[in-house]
Order: sequence, then C-alpha cells, then structure tokens
Amino acid sequence: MSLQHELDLDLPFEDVRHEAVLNVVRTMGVLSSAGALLFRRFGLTEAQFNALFSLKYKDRDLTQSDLGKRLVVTRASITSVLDKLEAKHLVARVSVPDNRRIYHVELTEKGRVLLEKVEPLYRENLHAATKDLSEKQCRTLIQLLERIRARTQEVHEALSR
Amino acid sequence: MSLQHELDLDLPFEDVRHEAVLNVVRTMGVLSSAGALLFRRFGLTEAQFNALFSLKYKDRDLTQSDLGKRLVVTRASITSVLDKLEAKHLVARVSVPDNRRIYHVELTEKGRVLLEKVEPLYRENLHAATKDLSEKQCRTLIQLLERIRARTQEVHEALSR
DNA sequence: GGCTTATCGCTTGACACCTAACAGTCATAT
DNA sequence: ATATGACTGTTAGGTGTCAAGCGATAAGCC
Repeated sequence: MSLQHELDLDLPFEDVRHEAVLNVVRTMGVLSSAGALLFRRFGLTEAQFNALFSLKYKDRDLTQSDLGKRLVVTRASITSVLDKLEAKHLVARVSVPDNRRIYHVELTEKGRVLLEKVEPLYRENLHAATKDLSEKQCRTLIQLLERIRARTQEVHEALSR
Repeated sequence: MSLQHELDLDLPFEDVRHEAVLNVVRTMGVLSSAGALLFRRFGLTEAQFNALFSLKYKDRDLTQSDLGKRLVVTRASITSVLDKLEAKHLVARVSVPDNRRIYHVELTEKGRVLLEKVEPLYRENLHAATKDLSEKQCRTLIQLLERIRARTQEVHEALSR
C-alpha cells in the first residue's frame, strides 16, 4: 500500500525524495512494532533482545561501551537495559582484573536458552518480511540505504558545527 | 559505509535479508538523529515538528485521533505532544460545537511562523540526504520498502492472533 | 424515551532513550 | 610523586512512546 493511502493523506506526495525518506521512517515503524509483538511473548523488549542477540554473536569480550557502539545507543542506556536483563539473570557483568573500570558482559545459560527459543521466530519473521524481494533486490535496497546514510551523516556533521 | 563496519562487527552478515532489515533500522536511526539535531535548534522535538507539519498541510479539520493516524502514533502520544505544543502557544485545541468529545487541532499564528523557519531547512536536509539517488532510484526504494511493509503487516497480524 | 455500544480524549505506569553531571579508575606528563 | 586528563559505568531528570483503563459523549437499537 502506498504511503499516501496508508497515512490517510488526501493529496499525493509532490516530492519523491520526501516520500522516500518517509517510507524509510514508516517501514522502520512497522518492523519495530512487529518485532515488539514477538519479543513481548518472551517478556523481552526490543532493546533487551538486541542486547542478547549481540552478545550471542560476539567474537570477543565486549564492555558496556562496546555494546553501546554496536547497538548505537549511549552508555547510559546500556546500563539500564543491562540492569533489567541482569535482574532476570539473562546476562552477567563480569569484572575484569586488569581494569577495574570495565565489565565484560556475558550471556548466562538462562539467557542462551531463552534466545534459542526467540531467535528462530525472529529469523522466520525476517524472511517473511522480505519474501517479496529477491536477493538481488535486497542488495539494491542495502546499497540505496547506505547512500542515504552516508549523506545524512554529512548533514549531521554540518549541523553539529 | 557498510553496516558491518559501521557497527564495528567483526564478521560479515551471512544473511542478506537480515542485513537489509537492519539497514532499514539503522538508516532510520541516522535520519532521526539528524532530524532531532535540526529541530532542537528551534526548541522542537521530532514528534512536535511532525505534528506541526501535518497541521500545516491538512486540508480538512483534524481531531487528535486523525492526527494520530497520520503520525502513526496512539492517541495517548498525541495528547502529550499537543500539551507541549499548546503550552508554547504553537497549536490550539478548538472545541467543536456539534461534538463535545472532540477537538479540532489548529496551528496558531506563532506556530505557522515557526514552521516557516524550520521547514525550508528540513527540506534542504531531506534533499541533501537523497542527493546520491536519482528520482528513479527513489521510486525503486519506495517500491521495495512498500513490499516489506506489506509482508511485515501480515506478520504482525499473524502474531496478534 | 432508555439501553447498549462505540468513540474520544485523558490519566497512569512502564519502558527506552537522551543529556548532563558524577565518581572511580587508568594513563600520562610534569 | 603527583596532578592532569581520558575513559567507564552510574545516576538523575526529562521526553516520547505504548498499553490499559477511566469518564464523558455520541450513535444506534429496542
């Protein structure tokens, strides 16, 4: 369905670039709420699932700051997400002898077991969502979005100055 | 820049569909933070700007629920956003004689003047962000995202049941 | 008229996120 | 050795969001 109709707009978009950007925003919204619905069945939020997922596929020890970089959120946000996960015994903060400032964050066995149940459904939904796209079209999409990100980051830097 | 590098991941994605979906998510994040940076200069949040923008281009009276549909947020969210905007005298809730349940939301003169300053910069950034895309590529992007949304909504409905 | 049902806006509580300020720890330079 | 600066994780305060539930109002039905 077109965005114009989806948002109950009376007039069509006059600017295809505007429409493209809003399509990204809207698609994110749809993906996000479908994800939230799935995760909630397991008592998880999106942020919590993303943290667990990152921890499962890490290939080296991650500090809270490292995790923040991967999830693109601030250290302060990571703290609160990990607090929730730790309270549920799904992750553990492991002290590092050499450096008492940092923790290494690890999945617990309980966390691993839970993720084992959620992840297949997550991947299933992921593939259902992109069912109408060929692999080549996926790659086209990725390329187009990368271009937008590159330019948007320039805009961001320009605004920061 | 590729998502793998951008997120400081050590291994490449093994699943192009997963990569595509995460690209949407990440692109939204970048667009959103660039937007937030711009709007903040005018004392606005993204949600507040979106509300003002919708109100400017409405072609009929909008209730809070109508506005919620266009912005794809719940009525509860609209209430708090409008509270903030009303406190700044940028919008007004106009009572409707025929139906005492509803308000019609209007831009005030002050709101219109403010938007007159923000909107050109918003559009400028929009075009900067999509500078590397031809109009045709924009349309391709839109089409690909529409397909993802359609399927994702099916997933959402399946999960709701 | 009187009843039910639906809709509207609002309130509350929970969550993720941000910014800013903080304290502890490490590294470095003086 | 000691002071400075950089880095890490935490806390506090505020925003936007949602879900669930409320009272008020409107619309439809008997």
